[in-house]
Amino acid sequence: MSKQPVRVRFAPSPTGYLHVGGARTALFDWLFARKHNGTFILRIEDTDIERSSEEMTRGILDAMTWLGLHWDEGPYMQSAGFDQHRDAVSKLLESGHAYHCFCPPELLEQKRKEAAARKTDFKYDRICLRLAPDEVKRCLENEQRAAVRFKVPDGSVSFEDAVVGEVTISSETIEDFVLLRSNGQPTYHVSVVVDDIEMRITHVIRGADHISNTPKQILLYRALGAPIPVFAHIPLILGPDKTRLSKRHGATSVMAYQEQGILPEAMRNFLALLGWSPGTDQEFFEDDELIRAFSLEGISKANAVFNPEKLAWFNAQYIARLPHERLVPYLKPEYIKAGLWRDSLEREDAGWFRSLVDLYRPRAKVLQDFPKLSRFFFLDHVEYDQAAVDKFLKDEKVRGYLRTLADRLEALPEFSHHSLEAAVRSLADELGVKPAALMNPARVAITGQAIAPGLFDVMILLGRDKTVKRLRI
RNA sequence: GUCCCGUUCGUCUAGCCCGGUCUAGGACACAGCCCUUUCAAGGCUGCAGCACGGGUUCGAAUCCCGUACGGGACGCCA
Repeated sequence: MSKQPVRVRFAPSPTGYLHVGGARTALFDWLFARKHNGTFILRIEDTDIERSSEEMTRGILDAMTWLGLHWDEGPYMQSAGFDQHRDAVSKLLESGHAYHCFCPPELLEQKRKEAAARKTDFKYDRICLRLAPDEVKRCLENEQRAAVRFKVPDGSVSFEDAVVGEVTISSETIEDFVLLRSNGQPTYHVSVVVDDIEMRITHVIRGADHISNTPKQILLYRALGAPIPVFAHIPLILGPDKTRLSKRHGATSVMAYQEQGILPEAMRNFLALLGWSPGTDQEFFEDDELIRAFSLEGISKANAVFNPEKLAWFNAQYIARLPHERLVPYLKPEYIKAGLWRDSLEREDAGWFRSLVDLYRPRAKVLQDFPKLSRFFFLDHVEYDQAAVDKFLKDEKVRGYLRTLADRLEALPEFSHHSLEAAVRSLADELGVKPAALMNPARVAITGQAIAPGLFDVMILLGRDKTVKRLRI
């Protein structure tokens, strides 16, 4: 099977948004496909019609697109294959791998409850397997509602999981699971297996929560006479309380992170390292590096706790080092939202904007920080932080210093970092104060805040006129 | 209750397959110091871990067994 071209699929069910766990599975699928020049297929498992919605499907597609996980085929809708799934069940019925079951679901439900009360487990008791053929026929003719169950053969099922290693499960513990509901709808197991066969999936890479489904599915592959793919079950992502990540743990939707100002690059890099390791100390990966380094062997067997702080760190790092051309498309919408955008920023003021962005790169944690922190550059009126004013601008003497400084700056032959620094320092010297005693108030006067990037950088970017004007308060 | 899987710093992990090179390496977070005009960024240092118990071996984080703990699955959900 390794000779076959690699085909992997990501198969989310549209009963919720794409959460970080699903996103990581998708990422691993995608990486594996790319690594082996294979095909990455997106298949929406919408067979649970009641709980599935088109809106969720849309959301999943959007999240995948945002993450940059482009699929080569699909999205296929699993529901489109109902007929095929049903055909497969018929074949299994004919070949004796499956049988009709007339047990009312309520009865089974009750038996399960009783078993639970007795602290034992209930496995379908095969009552209908013992039905004589003509009895079955009569029931069917009477239009009795019938489900179809798989006849689990004796023995045990084992498979070599690419992550976990050999897994063996005794047939004793597998019940005769339902293939076709009494309403004629195929169940999940049939649908996945038939679709995976149909789509010639070579590697099934999915969450570890599917590990106990795998023996059932392998049984189906065998009964249908189809080649069995390689299985790779990746460990789950847990919340801080070490239970499976869910809504309870706060933001788990991938798109929620987009809204928070996280870069897809950072998310991808972070997710890649959650449960997978290149075996080296490398932390930052461009896509092509990641594809090259990725392998199933590097996937860890143990569950991983989702650590938002590390994601935040990756984000800050990516903001700091992403090339300007790649960063601006993320920044523009944020400036628009903040009402600070003007088209000249990507035309005549592009150079200015670039310098401004560079000023905030090491300071921004999320994209929104850029407009938030650089706001004073864009407004005509300074929005003063009261605490900062109280601390640095209350003293009339200090305000006098700033006015003097304004005069000096106005008269400067050139408005450069060097000349500004010299001017400030010499004035401080003349006044017999520390440079900081001049700079801190100046910062508040110019930016309105006690916290800002380097004062001279700010002055230059703001321009001489505005700087001088703001110093005269 | 049954079955399956897992267990290295608080967290993500390297090392485990091919026992000695591990006084267990890196990263996040945290603390301190340096740089410094504020804030960040950056640099340096520190804190902190092989779940436990047996075995095998000259030697075990690494191999074997058991225990504990954690997770997952047991549906006419996917």
